[in-house]
Amino acid sequence: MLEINDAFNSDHNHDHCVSGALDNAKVICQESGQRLTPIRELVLRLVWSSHKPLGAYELLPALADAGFNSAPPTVYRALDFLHQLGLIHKIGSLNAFVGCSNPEHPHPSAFMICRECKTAAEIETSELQESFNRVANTHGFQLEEENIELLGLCSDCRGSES
Amino acid sequence: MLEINDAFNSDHNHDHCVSGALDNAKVICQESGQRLTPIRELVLRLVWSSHKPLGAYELLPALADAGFNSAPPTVYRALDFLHQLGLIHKIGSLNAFVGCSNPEHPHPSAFMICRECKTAAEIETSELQESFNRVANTHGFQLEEENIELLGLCSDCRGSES
DNA sequence: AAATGTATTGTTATAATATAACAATAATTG
DNA sequence: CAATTATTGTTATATTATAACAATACATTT
Ligand SMILES: [Zn+2]
Ligand SMILES: [Zn+2]
Ligand SMILES: [Zn+2]
Ligand SMILES: [Zn+2]
Repeated sequence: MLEINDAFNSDHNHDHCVSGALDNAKVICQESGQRLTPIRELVLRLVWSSHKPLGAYELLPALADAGFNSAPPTVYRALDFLHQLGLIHKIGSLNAFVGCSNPEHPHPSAFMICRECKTAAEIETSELQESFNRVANTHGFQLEEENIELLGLCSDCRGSES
Repeated sequence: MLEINDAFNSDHNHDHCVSGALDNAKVICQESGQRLTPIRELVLRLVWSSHKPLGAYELLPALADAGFNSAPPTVYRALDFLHQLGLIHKIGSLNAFVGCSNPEHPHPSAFMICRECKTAAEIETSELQESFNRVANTHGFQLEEENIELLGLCSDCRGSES
């Protein structure tokens, strides 16, 4: 199991994360015949402004700054759209959204999340799927979706504990 | 990885689940020097009234029926108390709480959850811990808590799909 | 038992998150 | 262009959760 982005490495070139995410989004929208409207693209950019999951209500002021006088339903619609295309993941324990690092290959939501700085690093869980499939099959459960959250303290925040 | 309760077997003796949960709670409160007050015990009973996670606001009317004229803070306090002792788990994607089937041995929250009937069956994930520890160690992440949710359709609900 | 301190619950108000319902506009299609 | 569909705007409200302070119950010490 591996981290699939550099979220915990504060030296990484984050512009590269953002431009990659936008490129991916355009391709995926194209392929699925969906439109990446200005609002949707902006919401995606905002979600990708860091590796810290953002709540819908944190996006609203940023949308306003960009000249969109949007209300909650508009933000939730954009988030739903991006979520359905697998461009973002929802972190249930935070009620917040974070960009997906590998949307070209649909996969479960799985993250390490720092309780201090809130940074969420996506992890790759293919090695766990066999176990999950086994327990599901054993009980006749049709597995459709997975949310995996590993919560704790990232390396940076461990250093600066009180 | 195994299911650690019979949530998906509607024929199981659920009174046994409830009485076991209450017995466990009394022992655990005793051992930790905490008080299982009437409200806390009732909230635990209500959470255990089925294997479907319940939200705080679903508990309020049931508390009222039992003669407690409680407001949200009281319910949340009782839920927090039970959660801290490991007697219940929170299902992040549902904003709801469900009884823990094995509180004597503290462990991560891990469930199969039916999107149709909402039944949540706790699963045992010790075989996954090595993978989780490995990814955490690799990135200097201090793992403290885990939320694992497998979402889909239970066997009963697969049968009665439209 | 009375006094004191702590834990628990009551109470009111409000914050934070999310959706319903319908209107207006923009984009696409025929 | 007209008709249709998709997207966004708008208002209102539902749902989930917590802050702040008062009152009460319980435990501990004297
Ligand atoms: Zn980045
Ligand atoms: Zn951190
Ligand atoms: Zn049961
Ligand atoms: Zn079901």
